Amino acid sequence: MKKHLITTEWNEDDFNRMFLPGIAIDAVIFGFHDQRLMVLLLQYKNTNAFALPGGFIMKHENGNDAAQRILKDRTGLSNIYLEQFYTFADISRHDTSFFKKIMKARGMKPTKNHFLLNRFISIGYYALVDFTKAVPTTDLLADECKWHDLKELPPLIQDHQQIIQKALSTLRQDLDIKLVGFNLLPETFTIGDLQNLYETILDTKFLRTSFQRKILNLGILKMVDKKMTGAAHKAPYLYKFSTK
Amino acid sequence: MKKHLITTEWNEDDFNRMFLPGIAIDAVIFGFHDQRLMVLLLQYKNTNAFALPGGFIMKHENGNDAAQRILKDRTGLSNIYLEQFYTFADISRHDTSFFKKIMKARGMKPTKNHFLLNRFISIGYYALVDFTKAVPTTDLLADECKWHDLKELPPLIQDHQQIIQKALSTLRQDLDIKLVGFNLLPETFTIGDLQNLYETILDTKFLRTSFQRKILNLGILKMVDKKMTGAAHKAPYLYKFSTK
DNA sequence: ACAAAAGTGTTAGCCTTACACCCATGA
DNA sequence: TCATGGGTGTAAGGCTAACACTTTTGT
Repeated sequence: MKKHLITTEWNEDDFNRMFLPGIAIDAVIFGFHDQRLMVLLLQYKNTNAFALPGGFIMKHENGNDAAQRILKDRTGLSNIYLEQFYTFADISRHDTSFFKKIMKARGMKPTKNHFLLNRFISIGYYALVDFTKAVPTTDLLADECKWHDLKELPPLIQDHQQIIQKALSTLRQDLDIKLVGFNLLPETFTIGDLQNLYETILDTKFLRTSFQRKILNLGILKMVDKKMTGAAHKAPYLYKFSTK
Repeated sequence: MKKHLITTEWNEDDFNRMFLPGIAIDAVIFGFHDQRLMVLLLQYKNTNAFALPGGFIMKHENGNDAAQRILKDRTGLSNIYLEQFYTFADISRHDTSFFKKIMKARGMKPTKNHFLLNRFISIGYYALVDFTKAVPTTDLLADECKWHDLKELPPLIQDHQQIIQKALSTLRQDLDIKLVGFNLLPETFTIGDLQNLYETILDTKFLRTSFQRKILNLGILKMVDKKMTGAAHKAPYLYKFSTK
């Protein structure tokens, strides 16, 4: 049976045999819920530190495939919208205190040249997932894997705060050009939902009427059906993203 | 005396001691000359293969600093406009035939696990330089370092063709947003020069009068002086990029 | 009926396109 | 003076901001 997840049973040789050394992948997984932009974070056992989900590239594996694998492991989803946005390669990233703590707590030996304690560069990917479909899944080193409001992030290890910041600014740039926002919504949604999403991500307000026309004039939405929310107002139309 | 360039005297241990393994930097250095967008390429001795200038990250060096160092080595210029655009991490990149050929020709032993023959991921940077100021400089492994017309590229090693393509498409996106085009021109230039540059990079034509107004309305150009070309027409104004 | 949110119509302003016209210079 | 390219003026069209108005639903 293949070991797909990092387990506490792994020793130094396992890492060295399986993965490219010195190269990590960090994933900023965005979800949208309750008018808030959320990020998936891991909390490690016996620490107060939170971290982005990440992993390594197997010796026979493409970088992008590794990113998809990591995302599948943490969310259960395949074919996720994924975008590589930056590679972080400063020496100041090289902070081993966190990994040492974890390794000790897990009974792994922090030997001097251990795979995990070397300098790493990290390839940053951001992912957009349907919050209602993703199932946050812990790995064996972590305590929990949970959504966090982007506006109320806990303390993060290493440079993960900056990685999230850069992911967000890339997402903001891509939002209008690549029209990626739909990946954060369920299959059908109202224009109001979409406007909330845009306003949250870009941290601005749009005029309702102008936004509606702008989006519909793009010609990429298909009307699906009426929504009967039971709310005390006119039921909005539901739309679907149309690739055509 | 520090060894700043890769020399033929280096042995395997030198590489392993100095550089991060498995991580390369490739630089797509753009220049503009004679209405053409040019790229700096190295040709290696005793081969027909051309390659992008590149290098490795020293163990105590930031990734971005390594890129600046590589650019300084190939162009003589410091403080170059530099932008990281993508990290290439496919397995299919791992093509050792080229390096083996060079190493043999240079009298280096292509041992099985030689630093240069392992799988590499490559961090791609693009640079914009003033063609009139850059001094293409060969390294010791290469035969020559020369500008090549982007439209008439020679055969390139590995995936360097795709790297250039991705650099170009990123440059095209950045051109309007980040207003980086000025880095390709001398300190002072005419609107006509700038229009030629834009038309070449984006491979489109603009209306002369509209382009003029669009650029000037950005408020980032400062008029400097009259140009006396000696050409048989009205002398155009010279402009300077104004950071303010 | 009324409040609340969705949808549509209309006008003004801005930017770009398109083209006409004037300006300066050297042959 | 004439050809050539640079600079400005002006009108049409498209997009967005702003706001008024209508439509639909549950209380």
